Amino acid sequence: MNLFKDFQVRIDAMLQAMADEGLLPAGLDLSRVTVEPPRDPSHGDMSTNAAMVLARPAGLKPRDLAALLVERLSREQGVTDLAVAGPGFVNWRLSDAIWLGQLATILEAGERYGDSALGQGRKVNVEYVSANPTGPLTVGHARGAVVGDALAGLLAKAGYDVTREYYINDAGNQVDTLARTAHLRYREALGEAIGEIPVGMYPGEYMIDVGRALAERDGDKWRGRDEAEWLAPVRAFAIEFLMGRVRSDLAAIGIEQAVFSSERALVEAGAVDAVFETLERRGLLYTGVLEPPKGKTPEDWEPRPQTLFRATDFGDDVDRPLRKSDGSWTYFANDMAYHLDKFRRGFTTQIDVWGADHGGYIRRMQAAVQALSEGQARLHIVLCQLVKLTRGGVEVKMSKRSGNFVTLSEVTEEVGKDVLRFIMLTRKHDAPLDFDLEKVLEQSKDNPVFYVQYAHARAHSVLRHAAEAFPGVDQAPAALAGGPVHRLTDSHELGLIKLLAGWPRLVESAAEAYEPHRIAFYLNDVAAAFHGLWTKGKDETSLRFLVADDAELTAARLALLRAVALVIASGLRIFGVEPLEEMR
RNA sequence: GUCCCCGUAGCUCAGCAGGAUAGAGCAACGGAUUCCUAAUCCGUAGGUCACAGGUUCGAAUCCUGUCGGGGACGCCA
Repeated sequence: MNLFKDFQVRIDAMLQAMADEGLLPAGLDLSRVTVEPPRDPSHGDMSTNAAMVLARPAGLKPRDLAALLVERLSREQGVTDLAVAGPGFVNWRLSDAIWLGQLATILEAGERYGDSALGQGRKVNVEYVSANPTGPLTVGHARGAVVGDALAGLLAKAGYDVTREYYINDAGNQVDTLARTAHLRYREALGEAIGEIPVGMYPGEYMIDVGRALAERDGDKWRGRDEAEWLAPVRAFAIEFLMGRVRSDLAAIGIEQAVFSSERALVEAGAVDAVFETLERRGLLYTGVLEPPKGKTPEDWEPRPQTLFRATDFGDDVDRPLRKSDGSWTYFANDMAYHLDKFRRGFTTQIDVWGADHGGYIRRMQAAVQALSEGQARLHIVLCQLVKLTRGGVEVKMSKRSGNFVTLSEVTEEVGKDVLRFIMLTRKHDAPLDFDLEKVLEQSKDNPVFYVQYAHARAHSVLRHAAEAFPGVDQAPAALAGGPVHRLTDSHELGLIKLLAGWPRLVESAAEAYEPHRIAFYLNDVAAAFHGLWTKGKDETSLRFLVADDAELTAARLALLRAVALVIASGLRIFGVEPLEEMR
């Protein structure tokens, strides 16, 4: 149970009681009342803004209302140092016994500590990566992949029923180009001299593997035949081959999406026609001529009447076309079908993780989801900024055009899955991220992965020492929880417990904001507090975790140590990072 | 031209759905090692939260405008 939520409920009840007794008007809106830790710990453990928020509607002075609350709060168990401060904050502390009780709670819950009922089991779909199946994943994809996966983990911890999904863009021109490139490489594999890869095709060397594999499977079956005959089967083969690589690259960083949705399959099943009919029935389609795009006008721009979706009715800037000039559906039309499909599968909350270059696409997709679900579904976009890849401070150049780019698997191999994942989560998703291949492997406090992992390893190191020096102390979390935790009296120890007790609150706020990076910052704080306490034991021997002549105190401190390790592990699990117990 | 994101210490960034005296790390300077991992820790210094208005008990946070950086803008996905 989250202590802050617990007090929020109690304060709501007090305010309700005050209304019943006529001290406050009935029907006050309590939604803005919060219970939070004050930014400055010297103000107390907890603080509520109730008096300030309610003063005006209640027709009272904030300080008078605060005094009424103080009177009620003073009757609560374990509440001390009640005070009215500033413009009307009510601040208080909680007795050490309550905080020590939280320590026991953490130990009993183990890594499940911080699990929340916030989501109430509601279905959420998180779609991420969704790279075109025309080449290997690059480091550019890595950020969205990791952010999406960690967000899914975070939402799962917060009590949502999460589905992790990948949308395969296997329809459209790009995969036809892929098929033609594959066919060329296939002929090469059969011994033909193919010369330079023509402009417009995929020049990357990975296509050689596709050609070879096809030749191996089908022999010369597709040689010397019309494109119309081989295009579809070669395309299907190439997509399947490359998607296999995508999946294994993702698996190497611990990502396994449960659902892979094929754009082509949706189109062939008539899903776009269904969208078309739905929109037409609702009067959201019309035939019109669009203005040319502003800024740089395309060379071959020609005004033409086309079928448009009234996206402007739903907050978009312009109405959007559904068909290309050749009569096929636009990508947007297909994407609408896909999001409608997700809605029909029961996802009223949909999250898409996109690269920053898709920012201009947000409005129209949200408009589409709103229109197609008749306002019942919400689409949230997490936009990931670019990653600047460097090596020792020198930028690693990437050019997709020439086919030379740093692949995800190369980076995974070089720095490892856990480092890659953690670093990708050390910035807010909409801020650019620097990723230095050398720096992320440094074993120093400048490196957040190391810093946090080291805290976890250090805690386990002490536990190992304790097992030898104090064989009589049972280190099982449940045993430690029932131990003499009252022996923890130092303010730094209690401070650390308070920080750990904030974990459930942090999980919920990060989940509500769809911001997994907050966990990285929190873990860094926990690590800092722990390293600080540890070093204090250098100066003051009495603060060391292992106290030779006092098994009871040692047991209490092992409880704290264990709780630190559990909370760090719990956070790292959300990230899909393996907590290390040793770092030698 | 329109829209979106960003602007916080010299540098890189947090800032917990509006809270109290705006925080960390790096870099700079000064300290700590007979001792559970010094791979760490403690301290000092550093700010007109881009700028100007507005909303209210209260704004880095919300609204409007200006400046600056990045991105997007029918038949690419």
